[in-house]
Formats: sequence, structure tokens, C-alpha cells
Amino acid sequence: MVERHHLEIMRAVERQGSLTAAAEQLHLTQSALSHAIRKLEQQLGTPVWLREGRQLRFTQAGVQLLALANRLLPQFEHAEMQIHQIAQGQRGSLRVGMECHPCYQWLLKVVGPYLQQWPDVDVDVKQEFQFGGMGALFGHDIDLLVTPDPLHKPGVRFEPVFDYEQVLVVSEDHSLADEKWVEPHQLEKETLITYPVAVERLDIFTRFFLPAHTAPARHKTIETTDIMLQMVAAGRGVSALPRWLVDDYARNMPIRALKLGQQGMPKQIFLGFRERDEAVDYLNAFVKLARSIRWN
Amino acid sequence: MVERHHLEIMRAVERQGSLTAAAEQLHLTQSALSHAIRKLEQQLGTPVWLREGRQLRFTQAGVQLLALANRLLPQFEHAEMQIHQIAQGQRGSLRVGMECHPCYQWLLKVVGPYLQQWPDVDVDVKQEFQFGGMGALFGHDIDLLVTPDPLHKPGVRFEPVFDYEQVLVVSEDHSLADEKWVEPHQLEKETLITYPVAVERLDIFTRFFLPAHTAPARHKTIETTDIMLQMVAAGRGVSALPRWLVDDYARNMPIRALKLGQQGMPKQIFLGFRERDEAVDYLNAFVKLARSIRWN
DNA sequence: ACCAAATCATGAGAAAAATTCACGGAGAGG
DNA sequence: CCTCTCCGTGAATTTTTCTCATGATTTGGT
Repeated sequence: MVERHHLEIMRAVERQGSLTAAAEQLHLTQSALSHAIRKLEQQLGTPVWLREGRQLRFTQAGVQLLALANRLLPQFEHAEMQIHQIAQGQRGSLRVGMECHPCYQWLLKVVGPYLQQWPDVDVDVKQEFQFGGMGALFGHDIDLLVTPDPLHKPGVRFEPVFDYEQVLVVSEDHSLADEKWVEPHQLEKETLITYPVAVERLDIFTRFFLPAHTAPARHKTIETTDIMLQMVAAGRGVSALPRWLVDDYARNMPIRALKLGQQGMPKQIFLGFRERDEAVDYLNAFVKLARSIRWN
Repeated sequence: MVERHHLEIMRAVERQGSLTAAAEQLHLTQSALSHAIRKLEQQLGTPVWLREGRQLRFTQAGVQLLALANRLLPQFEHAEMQIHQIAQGQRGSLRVGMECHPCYQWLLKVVGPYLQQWPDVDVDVKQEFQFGGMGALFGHDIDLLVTPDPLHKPGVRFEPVFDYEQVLVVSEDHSLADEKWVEPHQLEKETLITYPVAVERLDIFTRFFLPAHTAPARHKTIETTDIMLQMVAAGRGVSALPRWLVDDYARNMPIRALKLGQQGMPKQIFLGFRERDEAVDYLNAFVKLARSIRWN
């Protein structure tokens, strides 16, 4: 009934002061506006303005309409601009899913610079997925998945963005504290502390204990990195974490990092995204930025 | 570009979950919506939703549009409802102009019940007019004029709404304090205090002093009723005011009211309005209500 | 007082847009 | 695998919008 078009006319008439001038501003004829408003008035059942000599005076209905125009038209315009930016991949929202607990610390260091570079992109981090990270990616619950174990499937691409070493963390007082590296059987009497995820997804099991056909004496799970390391520092167990993360904490805590096996356990963080989104500028930029950031 | 129509479609599709169902709700064919959105997408340069099997999933642009729809459509609808009420004279704004200072006290007693009866009418009181009350009425700065002296002109109608008596106010200690009435010549040595308006508009002059070819010794003007009465109470002058107003104050102040002449000076308050507005319900109701209110 | 210029209203016809109709393709479910 | 449902598309049709031509009214200047 009341269309955007009518609001445009109202606003133009108010600004220009006359139908004729408004018509010119809107690149239409005076007649067109006259017809349009006449029809609107019929539908509303009340005039919108009154002719008073040469000028138009808004009625109360007209004033309401005018107020509506001044409120809504800018919103239309703003939304159009925004959508235009979205269309060109300049603006959007990037929903990042995290599948590995310590990755969060890493992500934080990437997000900062990214927000600077892409001020019109909102970044949103999610950590809980009903059907796993891949499910979330396919279900469009997230746009980007941060994970240490890429699960290749058609439609998704993974890019390695960060190499690091997984190490064993022990208390300074631990009997192994001064070793260079540790072998699986050396931990047979130990308590292993991990994040609460399925054992199949813990490299310390799949790549360290299982190949050696052994296992730690006990296995506890803890949600947060801080508490986990406090437990380790207190000699209540050992844990496997990224070296860069342990180094961070080691400054303030009595803990040591040991290689897992003589060669150590190299790992990578991958970013996964839908192939369809490959052309999305701000997503691509995130991957590129993540890869380019150097660590010491 | 983005029209109300598109927003309606977006909202319906979200609510109904499918184009077909949305079409039904909007009393259109599925084809019509499909065409409409297709065209919009061309203009925006980005799809609004993606077909995923049997489902439609909104893109980021679509989500923006949907948010716009949910914000703007209710406003359209609300405004239409409101304008409809205006068209039927149920809603509006009543701008009341006051030409007599003490009338303000009277007006307050009318406005209260009026606002109860017409909850959708806004009442606005104005007291300053560049071209006088009549000018304001003709210039549509006000819709209703409260005045003691109606100035009949084509296009305006005046209705008497309140009869009262104008009285002389003196201090309790004044030599005339115990008189029943006062004659003009008895005030020849007095100071008369009035509101600051032209002498021609003061009945105390036009109907009291002038016919008797006399005048008070001094004439002072004061803006506010309170100060005026304090001056009178202090014996610094006399004044002419409505009896109902004086009675109000007399409870807390040492003042007395005297008839002006043996017959007293009867007056009336009139409400003036444009004849064109005669059909406006809420304006008529105000006049009617004003007339019906009884005073003691 | 009258004329010229400016403004809005109106009706008819042209142009444009929206809508429907008819049909085809593709996924979901039995 | 078949059917049912849903969406997309092109052509035809209907509706709406816009323009053009013109008339009525007001204003400001001469």
C-alpha cells in the first residue's frame, strides 16, 4: 500500500518545496508524482497534503508519512549499500569453528590483525558442533574450520597454515624433567591429562602410544589449558600440548617441555572451507593472513 | 531498488519455509515471487538465497534483507494503521493556542479528562503567536484558539464554552476590601496591574474605565498570575481577574474579590477553530467537552 | 487590473512492470 | 524407480506507471 516510492516522493516534495521540483529531482514528470500521490490518497482515505494557493501544506497524515520516510529511507539506502559490499566480498561475517582446544590461543593472534585489515567483516568464533566441525561446515553453521586433522572430502579444501611441534609437558620436579626426549614406555606409570575429546582424535595416542603398543597408567580429561597446566606443574600428571603454547606458560610456571620420541611430533593447523567460498575475498584473505603470520 | 514488496516476499519465505507457501500467503503465484526475486538479485548483484536440494538457504545478503524486512515492515504497517485512524478523525494532534493568560488554568482542567477520552490524540499548547491568535489559526500553527474576545471572520467559528465573572482583586487591608462592588472613579488613585497586552484588549479598560471617562492613576504589567497576586496582597496595586481564579488563590492569600460595577462584569471564554475542521471528531469532542464541564 | 509565469490536476495513450500460465528439471521419499 | 513436490523459465496477459497535452488556479510584476 504505502510503497517506498511514495516515501521518496514525500521526502522530495518536502525538500524541494514543490511537486514540480520534486519530480525533477526524481527524474520523473510532475504528472507522475501527482498520479502516484492521488492513488495513495485514495487508498489511505485521506489527503496527504492540501493545495494552498501555490504551495502544498502537509496534513497530519502527510506529516506521519513524512516522518516514516525520514526514518525508513535511510535504512533502505544503508542496507542496499551494505548488500552491495557483501556482493563484492568486501563485507560479510566470518564464522570460525574451532576443533582443537589450544588452537584458540593461536586464533586470537590472527583475528586481531585481520579485523584491522577488514573492518567491515564480523568474526564470530564457535566451539560446539552437533555434527562435528565438518558437519558445521557443510551445514553452513560456520564458514571456516580450524583443525589439526583435516578430513578431506569433496567440497571442502584444507590449507595448512601453521607448523608446530607437539610436546610433552612435565613438572620441573619430574624425574624426566631433564631428558631431551621421552619414549612411550617411559610413561607407563604416568597420569596423562588431555582435553575431553575422543581418544581417536588425540595424536598422543594415535601417533605415540598405540604404535608402541603401550599406554599411560591413567587418563584424565580437563577442559581448560590453565587448569591442565596447573595440574602438571603440581606433579599430578603429564600432558601433550603445542610447544609454542607451553613456552608461553613456562615463563611463569615450573614446567618443562620434552620431545615426544627422538624426532619429536610435528603437527600442523589447517583451515578448512567450502570450495564454493573460494572466491570470497574476505575468507581468502583470512587464510592468506593466517599463513603469513610468523612465530618465534 | 529494494521495494517493500521484496521485503514482504523475504519475510513470507522465511516464515513459510518455501516459495510456494509464501506465494500462497501473499495471494500470488510461486512464479511471481520467483520472477520478482530474480530481478532483485540481478540488481543487487548477488543471490538472496541458494537452492539446496528442496530447501532455500539465505545468503548473507539475504540475511541482511531479512533483517531489514523484520525491522521495516512493522513500521510500514504501524504507520498505515495510524494514518487510517487519522483519516477517521480518531487520532491526531490538537494544537491549542491561548490568548488569555488566566485561561491556562482553565485549560488544564479540560485537558485532563480529554486525554482520557482520546488517548490517541496529542495535545500541544502554544502561547506565543507572531501574528496573533487568529493568524496562528489561519496559518495552521494551531487548531484551536482559546480566547475571551472572539474576532469573527469568515472561515472561523467561535463557540462559547465557559461563563465567568471578571472581578477586581484587592488586598484584605485595602480600604475597599469590604465593599460589595466598586465603581470606576473609586480607583482613580490606584495602581492597576494587568498582564502585558494591548490596552484595547483589556476589558477592565474598554468596559469599565473608558465608559466612565476615567482611569487608574498608574498601570503596571506583570507576566505571571502568582506574582501579580502577591503584589496585590502586599497592597501594591489592584487587578482584574476571573472570579474562579481569585477564589482559588484567596484560600492561601490575604486578598478579596469585588464586583466591577454594581452588575459585575460577565465574561466568556470562546474556543475558535477553522470551519474546515468542523468535521474533525477529536476537535469537536474537545469543544463539546469544554462546554460540558461544570464549575463550582 | 491584467498579464505572464509558475504550479498542480486530469485524461488518454504509451511504455513498463508485474503477474499468470504452462512446462521442464531436480531432489526427496516411499 | 516412480511419484510428488518444489523451483526456474519463457511467453502471453494483465496491471501499473509514466508521459504528453491541456486546463485551472494562483502569484507577482507592470
